Amino acid sequence: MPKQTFLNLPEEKRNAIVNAAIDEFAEYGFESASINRIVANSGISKGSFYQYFEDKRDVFIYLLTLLEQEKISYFKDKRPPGNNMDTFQYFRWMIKTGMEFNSAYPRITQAISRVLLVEGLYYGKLFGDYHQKALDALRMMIKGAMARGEVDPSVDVDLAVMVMDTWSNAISTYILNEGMKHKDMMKWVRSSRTQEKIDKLLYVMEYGLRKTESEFEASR
Amino acid sequence: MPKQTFLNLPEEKRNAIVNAAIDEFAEYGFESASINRIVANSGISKGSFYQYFEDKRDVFIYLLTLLEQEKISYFKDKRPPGNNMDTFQYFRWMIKTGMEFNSAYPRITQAISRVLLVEGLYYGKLFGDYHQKALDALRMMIKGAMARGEVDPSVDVDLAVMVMDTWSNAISTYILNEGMKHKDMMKWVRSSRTQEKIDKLLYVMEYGLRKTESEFEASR
DNA sequence: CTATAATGTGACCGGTCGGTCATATGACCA
DNA sequence: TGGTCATATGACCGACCGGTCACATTATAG
Repeated sequence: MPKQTFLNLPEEKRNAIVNAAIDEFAEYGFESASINRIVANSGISKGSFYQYFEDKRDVFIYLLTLLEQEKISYFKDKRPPGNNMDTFQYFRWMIKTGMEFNSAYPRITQAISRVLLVEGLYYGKLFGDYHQKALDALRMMIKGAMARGEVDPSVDVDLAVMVMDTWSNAISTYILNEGMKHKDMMKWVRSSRTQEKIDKLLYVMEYGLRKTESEFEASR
Repeated sequence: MPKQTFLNLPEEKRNAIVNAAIDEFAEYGFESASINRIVANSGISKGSFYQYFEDKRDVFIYLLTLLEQEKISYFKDKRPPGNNMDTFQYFRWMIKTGMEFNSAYPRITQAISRVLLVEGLYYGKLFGDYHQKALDALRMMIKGAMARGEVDPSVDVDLAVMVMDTWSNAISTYILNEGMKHKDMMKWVRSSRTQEKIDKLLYVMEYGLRKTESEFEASR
């Protein structure tokens, strides 16, 4: 967590530092991110940086908490479209709302997902617990779905967790990479073409790859 | 490609260098891999290294070609168990044989998949074309399957490529990480428990997550 | 044995890194 | 005004980086 000196800073200065850090991690990942560059791009001195944060990990974890807060408040004023959604419908809504969030905050999403999803595999000791939290939440969701009879109770829970985790990461990465090529990313994500693509991907997760598409067409 | 001086070296020395490089990339990825450590661990001087290779990328690409050769010769004396396999059966056989190969050469597999799959996303200009090759091969396979009527011809080919690519990477990573925990990795991969796990994962790819398992049991 | 070519070596280069610290600045209070 | 205390600064530290190069060593051939 940042030190009090950082929290005392005027908002403008804090934002400059945060933005420089986001850009740095998004561009270089965790290990290769340079505090020297962060300092240069945010217009503060190196000594100041170490008055604000303990070290590189500290500033990254601060970005994590920022993202978490933003995400919570973003999801707070959205509500699932239906009332009697089963788990797959709910998961689909969550993924899509998550995509909208990502395209609203693409840089910080990119920075953090790069470090957590990708480098987290290897820096397990630094950030492994954060990924584990997400997995636990998924596991609870699946167990709840089973209790409500939406998922076959004989399904291997660990397997389902891995599948859903893999899929949401793959879709996020895919959409984020594609979306970066467009000027108005939010508009692109909301476009019917993109939504259809996400639908297809989630459909494959739900029903599999074999002869999917004609059944997908038929199911609409 | 390595220079002639490297190819003239006695096999023992070449192996020492190759093994040190494999360990280095497996441990640190591409960017953080240190030539200083490679030369220290292989018992050659730094100057010699630059007589053998152009730079870091050069030695990594040499490892790539080594892996490719090993893989080709490994697959050469294996044959698919059946003659009338459809594409999904064939894909399943390929994945499983690939897993066996990975567990026979876990270090080099780990080193290269880490750099290509993970860092390749961001070092696109350095290694992007290698990943693209694999995608193209997959695309050809799927088109062939369509031509033979095994896959619904209305399937979105790009989608199928992405799904199969994502899956084989996810399964490889999963099996490699799990397998590293066991003494005899090859034995572990060949065990019926592990094989069943791989089957389940591939079954989900083929038929989807919804109420899979009881149908999976029924399908055996 | 000598001349020449090939190979091996590690000190050294300019640069970057994360992190420290003596000093300067400036706001606030007595 | 003078004193105090939080904050700001960037020169500096030791370590490591990828890469170079003048020189030493060894192998080959005449």
